[in-house]
Amino acid sequence: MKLKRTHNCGELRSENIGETVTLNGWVGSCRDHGGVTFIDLYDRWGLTQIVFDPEYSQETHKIAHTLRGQYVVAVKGDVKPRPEGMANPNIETGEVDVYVSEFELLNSSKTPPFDILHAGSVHAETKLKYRYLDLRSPEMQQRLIFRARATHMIRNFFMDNEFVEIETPILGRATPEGARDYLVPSRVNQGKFYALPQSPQLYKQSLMVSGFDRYFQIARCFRDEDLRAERQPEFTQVDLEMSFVSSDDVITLLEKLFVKLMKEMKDIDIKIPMTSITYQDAMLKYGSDAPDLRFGFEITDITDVFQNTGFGVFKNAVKNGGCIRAINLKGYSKQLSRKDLDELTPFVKPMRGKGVAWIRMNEEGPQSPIIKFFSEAEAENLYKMMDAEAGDVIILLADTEKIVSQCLAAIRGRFAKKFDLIKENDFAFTWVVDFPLFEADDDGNPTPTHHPFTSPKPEDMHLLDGSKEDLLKIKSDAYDIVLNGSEIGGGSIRIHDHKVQEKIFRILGIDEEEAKEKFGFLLDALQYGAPPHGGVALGLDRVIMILLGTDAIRDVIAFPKTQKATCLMTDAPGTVDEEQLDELALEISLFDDEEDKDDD
RNA sequence: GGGGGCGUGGCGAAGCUGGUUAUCGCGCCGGCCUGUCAAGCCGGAGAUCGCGGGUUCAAUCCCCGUCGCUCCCGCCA
Repeated sequence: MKLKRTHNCGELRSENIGETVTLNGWVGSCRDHGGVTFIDLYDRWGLTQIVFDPEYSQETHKIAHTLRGQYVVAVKGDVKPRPEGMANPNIETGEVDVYVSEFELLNSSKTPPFDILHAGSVHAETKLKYRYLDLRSPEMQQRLIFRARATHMIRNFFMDNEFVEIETPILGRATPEGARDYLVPSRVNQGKFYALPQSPQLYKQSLMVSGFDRYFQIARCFRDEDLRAERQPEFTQVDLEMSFVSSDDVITLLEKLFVKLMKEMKDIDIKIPMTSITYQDAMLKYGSDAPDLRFGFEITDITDVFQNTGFGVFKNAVKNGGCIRAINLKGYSKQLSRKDLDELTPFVKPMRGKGVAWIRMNEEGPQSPIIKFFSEAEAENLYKMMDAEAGDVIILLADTEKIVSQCLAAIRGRFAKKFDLIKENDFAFTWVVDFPLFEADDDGNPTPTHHPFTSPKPEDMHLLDGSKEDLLKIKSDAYDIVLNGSEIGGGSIRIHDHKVQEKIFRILGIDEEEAKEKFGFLLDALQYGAPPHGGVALGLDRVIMILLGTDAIRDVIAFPKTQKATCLMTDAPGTVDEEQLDELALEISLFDDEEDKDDD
């Protein structure tokens, strides 16, 4: 190419008037008036209007109407002011035009499969197949540039705080706990498999034993689980670990990071220390361990009111060990139609909710399909507990605690959206603490709430030797950070005493042999002077997504997977040659139906 | 594994109680046009209605299956 740019497409201003400049970029829209022709030339920095004027240059003007969208061009010309009243205030370079005197076509382009500059409503399928074109849009470029800036800032923050960035292996070994692993067959060791890391957890703890106090990494992680709008099979963690710390130290550091991040990336001052809520309170008041604190509609437990009720639905819930909880949509009665309320029951169905009851507080008295089943005392107590006044609507659910929580959490969100309570650039951070160390699985056996290396709180340590009930009472020294109802990170103080670690494995039903096989190195390492340590992992993709206000994680990932975990651009995953399989000593067996599978 | 939504020229949509020449906007191609900025005006081309099967004299429309995209539940220490 002969015409190398002197400026990018986003930087010319009225100060440049009179200069001769060269621009390189892509052709956006062409506005051919027969005489003068205007073309939007753009690159990742912006857009400049270039003018092909026959009175200025006969030669280049002839070329103008051969140009098409997405052609790649170089132009040299004079920067001139727009005529009186013709400036475009919507673009940064709107004060000037570049009159083209020399022109070089760097490449032509087929007509793109969709309008790159207005791809908003194009099906995801098409955009993902031509991801390289979708990424040419200013919108996608700004997102990825934002992400790059944020990542850079985060990296600097840790370097400034004496952290050491260390890369850990992608080829690791499978672990029995947690998500499904992505496996990689070994050629050199036929029949054996590496696993891609679900997180660098074990490595970073090893690094603490090594004495790399203050480690961090921007780490790719892999989990072979089903996808969601905010979940991809590979994602990025900001992973860190510190020695000789308690949870407060980790929390304080993270708060500093977020103060800096929010200031530099969004110019928003957030308050620290951030609010903090116990797991138990979060579940009770918000129905979720990742509460959205941008709006109210807090949940109240009203089980006590209906201990001896005659109302069948509530009675059953109480009898079966469940609960009755409610939220007050304070003052929103007028904005709620009967339909809005009736739609709640089908709305909670996917969450196994069987029904949603409501009471509308009218001036002339409460109105509800269920109120006739309440005794006078029950109704009175309920209104008192819910602080119910005329103009309110009470939403009630009775079921198991888990179902009630999940449904009411979803209902909170639904009404917050409906009543437009979620403001743009409102960022509500909170820590969630005092998680139980174990949860009961379907068979009632303890399973780790976070991961098996999480330390119990010191004061609960003695309960490790207790009954199953005692075990479920143990609180962990763990903390999750939640932003706008999404868990964006979590961490804990780890176990640094190998005896405690072995005890935990036993409780989880991992015997000595298995523990030795899977985590032997960690148990060993803990016996060679492991310092007390703890850390956090942040979901970088989610943080970026929330800061940008996008509603899908793939909007902040350059080459994301579809919901079926495929890449429409590269067509991954693909088949491999017989030869490759032979080298790995692998054989594919796909079953046509269940019967064959069972026979195997 | 389960439930919901979507699939119609290159893109976005309409049509679907079964019968039309499958409609509209954008884009594309051609023409006109000297101040537009997602320019305007005129003309034109472009569709096996995701795929397979069934019902019917007749299917874009109804039924069954299947594929893809998407949202949710399960799952995600």
